Amino acid sequence: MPVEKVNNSSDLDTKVPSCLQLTSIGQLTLTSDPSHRCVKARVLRKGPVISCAQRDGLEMLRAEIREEDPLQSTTEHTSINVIFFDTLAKDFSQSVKQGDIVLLANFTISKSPTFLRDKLHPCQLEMDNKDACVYVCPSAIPGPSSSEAKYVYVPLNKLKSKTLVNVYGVVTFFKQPFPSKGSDYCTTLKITDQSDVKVICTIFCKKLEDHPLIFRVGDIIRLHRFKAEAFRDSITLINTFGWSTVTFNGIIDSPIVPRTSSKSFFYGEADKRRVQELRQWAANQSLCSDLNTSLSSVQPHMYFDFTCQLLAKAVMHSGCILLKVWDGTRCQLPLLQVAVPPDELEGECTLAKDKMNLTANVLVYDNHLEVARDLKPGAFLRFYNLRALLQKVPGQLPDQPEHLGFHLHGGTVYGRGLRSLPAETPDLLSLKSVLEKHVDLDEHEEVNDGTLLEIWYTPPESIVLPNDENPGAEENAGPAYTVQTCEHNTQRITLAQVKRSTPPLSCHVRARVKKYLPQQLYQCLKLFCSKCKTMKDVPDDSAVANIFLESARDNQPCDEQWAATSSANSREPGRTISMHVSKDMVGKSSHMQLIFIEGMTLDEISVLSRDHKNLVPVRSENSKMTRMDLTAPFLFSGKKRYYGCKQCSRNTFENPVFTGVETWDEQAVAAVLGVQMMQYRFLIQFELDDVTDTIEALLWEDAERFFHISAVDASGCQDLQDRIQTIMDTIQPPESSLEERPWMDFCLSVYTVKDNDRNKVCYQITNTEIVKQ
DNA sequence: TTAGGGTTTG
Repeated sequence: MPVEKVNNSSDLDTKVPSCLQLTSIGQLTLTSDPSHRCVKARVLRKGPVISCAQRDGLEMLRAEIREEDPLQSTTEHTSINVIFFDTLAKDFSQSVKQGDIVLLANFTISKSPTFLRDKLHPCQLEMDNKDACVYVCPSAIPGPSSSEAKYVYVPLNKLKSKTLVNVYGVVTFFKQPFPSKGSDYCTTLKITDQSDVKVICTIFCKKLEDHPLIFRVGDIIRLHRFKAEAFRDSITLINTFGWSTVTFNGIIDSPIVPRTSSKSFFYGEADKRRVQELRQWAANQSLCSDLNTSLSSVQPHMYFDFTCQLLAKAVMHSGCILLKVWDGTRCQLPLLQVAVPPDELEGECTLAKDKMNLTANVLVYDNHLEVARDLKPGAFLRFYNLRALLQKVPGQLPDQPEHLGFHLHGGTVYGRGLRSLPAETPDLLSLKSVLEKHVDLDEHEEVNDGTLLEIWYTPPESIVLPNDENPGAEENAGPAYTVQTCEHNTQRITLAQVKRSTPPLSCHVRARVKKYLPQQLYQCLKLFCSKCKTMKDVPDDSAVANIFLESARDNQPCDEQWAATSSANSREPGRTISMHVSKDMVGKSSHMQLIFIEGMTLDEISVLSRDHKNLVPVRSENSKMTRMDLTAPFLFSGKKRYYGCKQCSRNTFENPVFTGVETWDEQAVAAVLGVQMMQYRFLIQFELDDVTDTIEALLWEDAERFFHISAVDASGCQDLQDRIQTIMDTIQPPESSLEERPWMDFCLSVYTVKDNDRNKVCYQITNTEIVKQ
């Protein structure tokens, strides 16, 4: 049956069939017989309808509901997850919103696969049988009821000294309860309201649990029976006999759920209206800035509020407790690792999370030890005014990076402190969402139904996840300008994650090119000796021309027995040009010949090489033929010039043997001349950017595949060099901003090289090709 | 009675 709407909450009760018993969520167990039970609760969270591939596209929706009855608020597990299936999932999605009250009947009870993580309830409800039914009461605020006009609330600018008052306010500052010098714990807070007056309130109370449940600046608090007193030209408020406090989340449109430890308290529709009004007003006052600091955005020396889950704890010494916590985000800086013997650690082993830079180590001191001592692993925590500090690890070398640790120093200045947060509070919705993304990390996770797991990955409908590590997900979702050609079965990660990874590894990233070097692209063509691994720039023409000029000056032709020589005088006096051909090759076509050139300038040999495939420049030394200095090409072949490695080539050649070579190519020429040939390579350094970080990555070994152009071909072809320029102008259009440049998919190889006896992490673009346009 | 905010030992 579809979801049925009723007008108010009490109508829900009339919908309960007489055969069904309204049951408290806290009392539900796996062995409960659900057939005669129904539950009534408020919808705290509603996910989207998703299609489950493993169940033939069956549609499912997950919701979190919480029991409303305040009398039950002290029992455990008042919240529970509900899974709706098929048409009921769609109906629920359309008809029910967060904050509505629902009555659920004819559900089945199963084990919650996420209880270890969310601590909500050991069970979950499944609404998938045809009799399952939902009644909903929308959470619209009804009109005032005369019976509720019981309390009068005084605006904060109308407080008079020595009067007993009730007030509402938005919390602008607060301290966790601390021991006073008298007999009580003391809570101090400051509140404001639409009058814009700020008032300090003090609450003395022996029992910690009776102090107000304030979770963050921006919370709304109602104070009953407080005394207004003048102090230093201001009015302050202090609790008196019969006092009570109720607090509410200050987030607009979040469910209005009262927090209090009072056993009975009045709370009606007028209170809801007052909370709504204050939420709306506070939202325009910028009272709650900087509340969502996550581990991924923490910077050294910051003071910040931090919401997280406790993974493990250890007593370091009598004055210090270590709390190992996480919030599901990865820190940008290496996190401090604190060594604790396993038997002294209470809670789970955090090794996997440590490796991923997910675990923050918080050292708690002094007055905060009392709270820390009672915390249990799995608890959700909020630290207030926590300090982030860069610390050296014992034995660390001076130039190694420092690690980020966290200290909760003594005292309560700026509200410094910590508290545990109830698992069901809406304040934790976004944290839980982020933690659920890491379900694969939990070695102890019990998942009894793999198909159900899919739904736990779905984000909530209306929660914006802080610091989502998938930057620009919408903008960069389109086809990229490059494609990966490898077979790595790896998910794309961010550059920030790449930087935190441990080499060696291959990974996939999507990024834009922020900058590349060399900007003069002809300089990206390099000469590389595969034997000694030397790399050098291609010599420029003026340097080569000088070598030819020097060699040609006063040159006397050499005289070799194996060669047929012809000489001619140049137009310049004293310079003779000679050409030598092995006597074996005389008569063969010029393309088959190896011609040794002596006394020519670079310009002359360049012109001659247009018509001759293999021209070897030589010079004469004591009438013997010898090679030119290897700064110059040892071979001209068409428009290509080939260079030899000075270090790895033989000093010269004597009596070369030309027989047995059918076709003279650069390899054969190099072999006969004793030259270790240098290869042409491309080398470009890219600075990649993906919002999360930047990385300098080389394009080197796979550069020819990247451009679909051979380096040696490009060396002699202006068209190919122009094509590279065109590609680079597409990747990084001239005068473009970073945002205007195309996203590109890269396969990155992360590796280390020795640099002055230190390991340096390098990044190289591999297995990546420009998509052919 | 007590507190009445305003950054640090580790």
